[in-house]
Amino acid sequence: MFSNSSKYAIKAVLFLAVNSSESHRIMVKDLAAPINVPQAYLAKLLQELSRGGIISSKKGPKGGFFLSKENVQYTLMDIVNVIDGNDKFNSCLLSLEKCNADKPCPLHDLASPSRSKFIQSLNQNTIDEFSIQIEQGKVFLPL
Amino acid sequence: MFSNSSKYAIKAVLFLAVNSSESHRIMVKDLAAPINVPQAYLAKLLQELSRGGIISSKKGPKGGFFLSKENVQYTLMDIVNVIDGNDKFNSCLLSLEKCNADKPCPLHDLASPSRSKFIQSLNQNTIDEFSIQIEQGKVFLPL
DNA sequence: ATTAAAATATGACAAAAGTCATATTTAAGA
DNA sequence: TCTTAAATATGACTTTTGTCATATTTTAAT
Repeated sequence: MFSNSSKYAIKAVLFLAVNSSESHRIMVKDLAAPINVPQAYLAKLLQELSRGGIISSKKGPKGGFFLSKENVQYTLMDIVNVIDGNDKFNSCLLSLEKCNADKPCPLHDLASPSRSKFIQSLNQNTIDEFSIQIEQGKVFLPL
Repeated sequence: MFSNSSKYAIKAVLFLAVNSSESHRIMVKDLAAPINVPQAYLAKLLQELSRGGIISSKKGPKGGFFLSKENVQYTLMDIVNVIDGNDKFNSCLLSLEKCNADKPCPLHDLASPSRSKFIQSLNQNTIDEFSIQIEQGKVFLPL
């Protein structure tokens, strides 16, 4: 479903959403442990996310990663797009070009609408909304 | 979602379901073209499926691949399990061990129930049922 | 029996995904 | 201004996935 890299990236962003702020930045080494991701690999992913504008960073002493007010408006789909490239979810399950609602492939109706609803969720829910859910104790972070 | 190999395998099995029979076997080269899969690679996949009991084969002249009455009772999940190994779909979206309905990860409710319904479909619908849908013109095969 | 047509087995190779290490750049604080 | 702490850039390396080729085995038909 998600690549390992995307899973790691999502976990990192959610952790930052809850635990970091403009004034309280988090270093790679303090992020890698709690979300259970190899530090060196995570560093690379964070740099991609940073370049992609999904997260913010500050170099040097007292530096680290954090989410700005803008960052927190991105969605899970934005994260996946930066890490894995676009169109991981927008195509036919069998990658058939001619598959559509009029001439569906055998898996089309099996997948849709449950699938399209899922994809919609990836596109709609912001990071901010997730962190609210976490703070309200509705979902849990041990990552 | 599915690996390329699984997509290829699913396409091949569906094609065989509609176009082959015990008495009308289909050779790799006549299967590869219509489903648009590299022949040499498909050959390997068909051998795995055959070893896994998902499809049937006969060597030698007039040989080829086909689906028996038993083969046609398998599901898409069976195909994926043979090709990609088990447990591609049974774990948490973020691969968290402690994620469950009581203590869901942030993506848990987002995914479920749409996701679990999808997985259920993979497990329940038999190849036979798909080929009936195809013959009834409800879904289409240009693969 | 011999031949030819098919799947099967095996393995080489390429491309992509995942992992790790190190040198460079930036910026805070003494 | 110097030192030190952080991200950033780069690239080597490994593993997995995808691809292709070839030799072997089986079996139908002559």
